[in-house]
Amino acid sequence: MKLSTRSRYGARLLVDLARNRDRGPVQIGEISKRQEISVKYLEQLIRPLKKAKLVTSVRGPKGGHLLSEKPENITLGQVVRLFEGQADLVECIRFPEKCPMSDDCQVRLAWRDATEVLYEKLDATTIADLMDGSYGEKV
Amino acid sequence: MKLSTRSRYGARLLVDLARNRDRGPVQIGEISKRQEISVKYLEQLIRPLKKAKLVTSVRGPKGGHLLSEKPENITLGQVVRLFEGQADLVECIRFPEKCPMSDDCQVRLAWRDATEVLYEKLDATTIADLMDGSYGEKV
DNA sequence: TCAAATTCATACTTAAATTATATAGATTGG
DNA sequence: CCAATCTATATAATTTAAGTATGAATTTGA
Repeated sequence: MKLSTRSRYGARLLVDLARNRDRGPVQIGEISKRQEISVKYLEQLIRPLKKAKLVTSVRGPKGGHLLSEKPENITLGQVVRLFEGQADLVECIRFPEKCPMSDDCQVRLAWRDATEVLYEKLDATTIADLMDGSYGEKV
Repeated sequence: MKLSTRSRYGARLLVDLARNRDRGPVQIGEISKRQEISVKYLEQLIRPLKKAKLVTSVRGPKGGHLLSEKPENITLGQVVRLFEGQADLVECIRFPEKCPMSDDCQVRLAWRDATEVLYEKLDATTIADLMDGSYGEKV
């Protein structure tokens, strides 16, 4: 039940863009060095982020990538839904036809509720929460 | 980020045993028919459940399997921890050395907290909650 | 004592998904 | 124009999950 590395890297990518957002477009090469993720893999991750309008890119020399949203408005829930092929803990939640037992499977409902609780938490966590060193500190 | 079918089937297996717990040992063949899971796969799932002392088995004719705990005392959290090779959403929670960035990765802490919230929910859900048709009804 | 029912253990096969890399093309600032 | 940079697609490598096969061990009951 682990998160794909795409979600993990995607989140770090966004945090990196957030941290450097006042320095103009940020190049993949830079991010690659800071985050120790290959350039090629980052390029692959940027694409869905652009498609989801979370990132804007500038081509050519001095080009790079920028957050198109405020860090406060991007949540981990969005990132996970974007990168996980299957966002729910079990596919029978959205596609009951995938399991012949779905109709009266009580366990299915429990998985659904657990999934909900998980996303409530992820949706309550924004990139802004993660961009300085203060995450988790008592308020 | 989906649950393995082992966890899904394992949970259904336990619910099946719970439902039939007053009829003596329940055979895998029976469960297989009711749950539409192959006998061979069920045999494979029973083993960890026995090892975890959640199930007791009786060999020979008229043999079968029994819950060794009350359904109230078995939680989905236990099942998931048992069947998922990796119980946490990301492995860097328990094994920070798996990621060179773990040391000051804020995102890692967020994944940890989300994992916690998820298991709080799973640990609050017991097999007893799932064995009759009443799961999810308002109290 | 023995045959049948059943669980137990290990190994193997297959299939699918993930992760990562490679290659080539498009854009643009200076 | 050309070097820096992003874009797109394909493909290779790796890992993991899912399921099957085979045969051994145990125990009941005739």
